[in-house]
Amino acid sequence: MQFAYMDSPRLYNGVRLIDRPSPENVRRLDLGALPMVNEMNGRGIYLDCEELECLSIEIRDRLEGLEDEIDGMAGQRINPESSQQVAPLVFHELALHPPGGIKFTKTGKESTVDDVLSTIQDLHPIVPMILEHRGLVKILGTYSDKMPLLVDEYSRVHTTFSAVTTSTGRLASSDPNVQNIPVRSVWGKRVRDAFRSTPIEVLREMTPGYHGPPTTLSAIDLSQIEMVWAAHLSQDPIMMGIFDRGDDIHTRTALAMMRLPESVCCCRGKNPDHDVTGHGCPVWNEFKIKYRLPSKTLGFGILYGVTPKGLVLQIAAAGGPSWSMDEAEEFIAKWFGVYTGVESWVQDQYARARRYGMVWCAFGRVRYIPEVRSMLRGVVNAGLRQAGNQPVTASAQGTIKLAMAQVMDELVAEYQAYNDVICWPLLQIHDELLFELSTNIAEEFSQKVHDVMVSATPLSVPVRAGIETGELWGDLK
DNA sequence: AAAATCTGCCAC
DNA sequence: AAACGTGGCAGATTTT
Ligand SMILES: Nc1nc2c(ncn2[C@H]2C[C@H](O)[C@@H](COP(=O)(O)OP(=O)(O)OP(=O)(O)O)O2)c(=O)[nH]1
Ligand SMILES: [Mn+2]
Repeated sequence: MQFAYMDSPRLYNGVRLIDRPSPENVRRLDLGALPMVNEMNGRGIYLDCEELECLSIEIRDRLEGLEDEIDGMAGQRINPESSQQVAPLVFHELALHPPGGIKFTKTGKESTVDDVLSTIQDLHPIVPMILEHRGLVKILGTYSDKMPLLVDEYSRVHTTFSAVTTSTGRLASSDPNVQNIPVRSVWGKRVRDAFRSTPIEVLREMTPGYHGPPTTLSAIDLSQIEMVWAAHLSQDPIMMGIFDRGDDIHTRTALAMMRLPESVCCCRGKNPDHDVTGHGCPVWNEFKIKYRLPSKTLGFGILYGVTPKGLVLQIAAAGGPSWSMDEAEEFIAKWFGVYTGVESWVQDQYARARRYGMVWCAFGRVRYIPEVRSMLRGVVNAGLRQAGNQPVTASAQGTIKLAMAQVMDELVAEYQAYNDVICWPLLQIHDELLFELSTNIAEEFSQKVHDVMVSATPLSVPVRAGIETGELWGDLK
C-alpha cells in the first residue's frame, strides 16, 4: 500500500530532493562525496615548477620597469601596493576624480580598490600602471613564487579540500587554494598552464611498472548550473524555455545589455551571418571574453539581489557603458519582468527567512539567517540576499556532490582496477571536475563522467556539461 | 617580533 | 565601495 503523497525519488546513495530541512539527507550527500575528496587531497596535481620560475623572472622584470615609470611620474618613491600612498597621489596630487566620486572604506579611508581606479585609468597613465603592478604582485606572491614551494617529491601540489567550511555546501580549498588559480588575465593564464598532466618519466617513477600511454587532463564543467537550478526551483516558464531549447542565458543577457535585438540571439543556426552564439562563428571567442564573462556577473548579480547603484558601479568597473542609476534600475526591473517566476521565488525565500529565520536548499541543507531580526536595515538586507543565494548555490552543489559520489564508486573504481590505466580525480572547482587519465581511456571515461553529472539530479530542465581535454590545464577552456 | 586587522584581488 | 553570493591569501598597517 502506497501513501497518498509522492515521495521524491531516491537519487544516488538514497539522497533525495526534499523541500524541508533535512540534516539526514545532507549527511548522506556530503558523506558520499568524501571518497573523491580524499582521493583528490592525496593525489595532488603535477606542477611544472620551471615554467613558473620563468614566469616569475619575467614578472619581476616587468615590475621593475613599472616601478621606475610609476616613481618617475609620481615624482617620488612610492609603493603601489600601499593604498595609503596611492590614494593621496591619484586623488589629490594628480587630482583625478572618479565619475562616481571618491569612495571610502569602512574605516573612513579613501578606497583605491580596482573598481574605482579602473574608472579613472584613462585620465592618467600612472593609474593603469598601478593596476598592472597590483595584478603582477598578486600573481607573483600568491602563485608563481609560492606554488613551487609546496610541491611534493613528484612535483605535485596537494590542496586540502574541506567539506565543512562553507555555509552553502560548497567545498573550500586551502594550502594552497586551487579553486582560484588565475584564468582570466593573460599573465594569469600562464600560471594555469603550469598545472599539467604528469610527464611520462615522473609517472613511471610514481607508478612503478606502469606500461600504459601518457596521461592527459580532462575537465567536465556543468553549464550555467546555478541558473539551471534557479529555473528548476522557480519553475519560471521563460527561463525553463531557454534551457529546454539548449540556449545560453549568459549570452542572452549579454545581447540585452548591448541592446541588440532579440532576433540576434534567436537566430541560432538559422542565420549564420549574424549568429554570434554559434560556436563556429569566428567572433565567438572574442564575444565570450568581452561580453559573456561580464554578463555572467551581471546575471548572477541580479539574481542574487544587486542594487541599481551596485550595478552601475559593476558595469563601470568592467569598462562597460556608463549607465545611470535609472537605467540600471530599469535593467533589473526588466530582467525580473522577463523572469517573473524567479522574482516571486526569490521573494518566497525572503519570506521564509523572515518567518523561520532560515532557508534551505533542494536537498534540505539549512542556512540560518539571524540577520533578519536585526534593527539595522543593512544587516537585514544582507541576510535576505544570503537567503536568496543559499538555496540555489547549495542545490547546485548537490548536483556535483552526487556526481562525485557516483563517479568515484562506479567509474573510478572500475578504471583504476584495469592494468596500466591511470584514472585520477584531481580537483573540484565548484561546478567542474578535473581528472588525469591515460590517453587511451580519456575520451570514454570523460563521456561517462559527463553522463553521470548531467543525470545526477533530474530537474525540470536539462542539465548540460562540457568536456575539455588537454595536456595543460590552461588549454581546457 | 609576533599577532591581529585592513585592504585588495584571485576564482567560482 | 554601504548593499550580488561563496571562498582563501598576501602585503601593508596597526595593535599587542
Ligand atoms: N553569485 C555569483 N555566483 C557566481 C559568480 N561567478 C560564478 N558563480 C557561480 C554560479 C555558477 O553557476 C557557478 C559556476 O561558475 P562558472 O564560471 O562555471 O559559470 P556558469 O557555470 O554559470 O557558466 P559556464 O557555462 O560554465 O560558462 O559559480 C558570480 O560572480 N556571482
Ligand atoms: Mn560552469
